[in-house]
Amino acid sequence: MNPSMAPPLSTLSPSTMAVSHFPLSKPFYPKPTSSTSSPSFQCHSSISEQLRPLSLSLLKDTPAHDESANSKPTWLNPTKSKPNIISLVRHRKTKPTSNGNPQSLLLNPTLLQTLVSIPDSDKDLFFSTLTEAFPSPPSDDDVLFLLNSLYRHPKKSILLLEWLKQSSFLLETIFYNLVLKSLRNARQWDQVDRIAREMLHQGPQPDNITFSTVISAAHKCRRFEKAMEWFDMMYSAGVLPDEVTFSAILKVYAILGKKEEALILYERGRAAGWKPDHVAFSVLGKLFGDAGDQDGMLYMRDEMKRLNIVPNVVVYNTLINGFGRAGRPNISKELFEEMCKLGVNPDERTLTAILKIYGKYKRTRDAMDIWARMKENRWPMDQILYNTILTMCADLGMESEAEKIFEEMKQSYKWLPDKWTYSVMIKLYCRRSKSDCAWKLLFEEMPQRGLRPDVTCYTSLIDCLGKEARVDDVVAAFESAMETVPSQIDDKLCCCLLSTMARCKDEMQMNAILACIEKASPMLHSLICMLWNESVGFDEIKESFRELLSKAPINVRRPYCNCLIDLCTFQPGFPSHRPRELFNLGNIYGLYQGFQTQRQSEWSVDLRGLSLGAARAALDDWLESVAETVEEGEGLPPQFRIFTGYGLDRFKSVLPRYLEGYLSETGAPFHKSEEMAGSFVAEKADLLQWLHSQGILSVVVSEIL
DNA sequence: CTAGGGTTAG
Repeated sequence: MNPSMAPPLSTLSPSTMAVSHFPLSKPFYPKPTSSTSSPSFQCHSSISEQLRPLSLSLLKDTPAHDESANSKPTWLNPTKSKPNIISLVRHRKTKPTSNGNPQSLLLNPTLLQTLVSIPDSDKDLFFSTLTEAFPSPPSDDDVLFLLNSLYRHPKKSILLLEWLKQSSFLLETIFYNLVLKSLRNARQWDQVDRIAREMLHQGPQPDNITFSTVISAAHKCRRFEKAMEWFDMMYSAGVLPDEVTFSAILKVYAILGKKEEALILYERGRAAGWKPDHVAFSVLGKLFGDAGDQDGMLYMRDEMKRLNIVPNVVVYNTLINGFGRAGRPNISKELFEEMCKLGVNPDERTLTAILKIYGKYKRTRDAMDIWARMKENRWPMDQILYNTILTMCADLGMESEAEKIFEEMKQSYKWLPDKWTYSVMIKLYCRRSKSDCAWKLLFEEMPQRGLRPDVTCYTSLIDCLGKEARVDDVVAAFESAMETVPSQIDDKLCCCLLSTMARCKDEMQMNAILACIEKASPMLHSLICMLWNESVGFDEIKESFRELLSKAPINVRRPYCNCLIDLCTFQPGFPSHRPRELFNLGNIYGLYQGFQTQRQSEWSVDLRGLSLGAARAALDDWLESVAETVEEGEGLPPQFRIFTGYGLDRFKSVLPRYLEGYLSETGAPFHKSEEMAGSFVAEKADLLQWLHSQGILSVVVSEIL
């Protein structure tokens, strides 16, 4: 944002200030704050007052009454003149004093039951019951007890408050705060807002507990703008936030991804002498972690070192997670070892985090090390950790270990396998082409245990069965999915159906899958019909394809395109130009970027990760572009290379084998590269001659060479 | 619950 567009100073508040001072695109990490370098503001009660000295130096028409403040030399006592943005002492909880009846009236034990049983709408009965129970005003303790007991009954909390108001009971802030808590629990934002405003206007005076409750209520009700509004209101109400309220608003910034705003507030608090605690650091750590911002997290670490704060387990957890997310497993590992060394015991979440990272980054050795230490140190375990270990085993291809743990869970009385567990095991089996094992878990064990599979279980199984070309079983699995999770059927599952369709052996199979697709996605079904129809042109296909893609999640778009190309490549009945049309569309929509490389010594195309049909289309496309270059009279390198990858397992070797066959079938002069496994090379002259023989290149080759 | 803020899974 342009500084010249900043709002007038009178409207500045902590949240708007942050936006106006720093461009959002620039990461901003303040220098370490020390008491000597902190800006010397005067002590004022509100943000706009704090900013007044600044406004005096920036604006010409200054109100006269401010001049005395400005003329005071600010360096007179720099240690005392800190900006008043945060209260350095936490709000103290005190017992109410006004209704100081030392002996609590003996509560009729059935009173509470009676109150709870009264319908919310029957205000009169609620009031008369209370009046009967308390002929003289209740004591503070009675009211505290009642309010705490009505925590889960928001409507009655309000009724009690109203009754207290009309009796002679002196309502202090604490009683309102308890009502707010009850309303927050029920996520009744409008009521929270109403009661808090009532406090502002009629009293009792809201305090830090009021504001932090209101801010966290706004957070819980996802009314983030209201959270910021109330934070700003604190200052105008003359209540200085303390560290708890500060963390609450920082959390709101974190959820909104407002990095700069959070940092500015943080830095201003630091300048005011605030020593952030573990909660503040975990909030900021999470903020930077979610943003994949390593520098932000490193800055937090430095700050803690500077302040001599040893992170606690929660802070370590957020950082370990964050660095894992930011693609820095080594830093996560360092942090994990550091906390162990410092005697900060890892908990379930720590272990979940680190094992997830080791699984994701294929760090088998590190994972096994943790696994051993878990047993040795009797580190704590929970359901999520159990399932994460299974996921990790799946990621690392440790099938038998996973099976062992799975059995262990079945024997356990504490951590029985749940639907997550089954979903991981099904995925693991499907990845290893063991569809029968997955089938048994999905259709036998899960129902036996009363577990409802979700759509991902079906998707894994359908994908696996499809790769094995077991069309009838795919149809059966799909029909079961339609019965049990019809509303969850998504693009990913459609993609698996599509890829099965590309493998069908005859028309009957094709029609069976097509019928499934029609039920799952009419839009996809109609696109397939258009692709079939010779008379449908490129623009129509493009529009229909665009519609399909724009509705699909990003990670399914490329698979969609791949599968459609495969379908048109390998099944009869589609016009022969369809695969290239779809490939071009994939390029137009940015699905296939960056697999062509041009160096002086060599041009190459990287087909790894493409489906068979898409790889063939990409190869044809590349060869044509080579021919075009020649026709445009531009220079070529001496050598050309195709990367196909090489796979030791059955799955990864499919593409290399297919392309090898395709190349020899067409007589293309590419041969297996000896110096670089997983690639094929051709000499320039051979390639050009072949291109000419295929009619791809019209220029006579001898003339170029 | 005993007035307020923080972290884990396809």
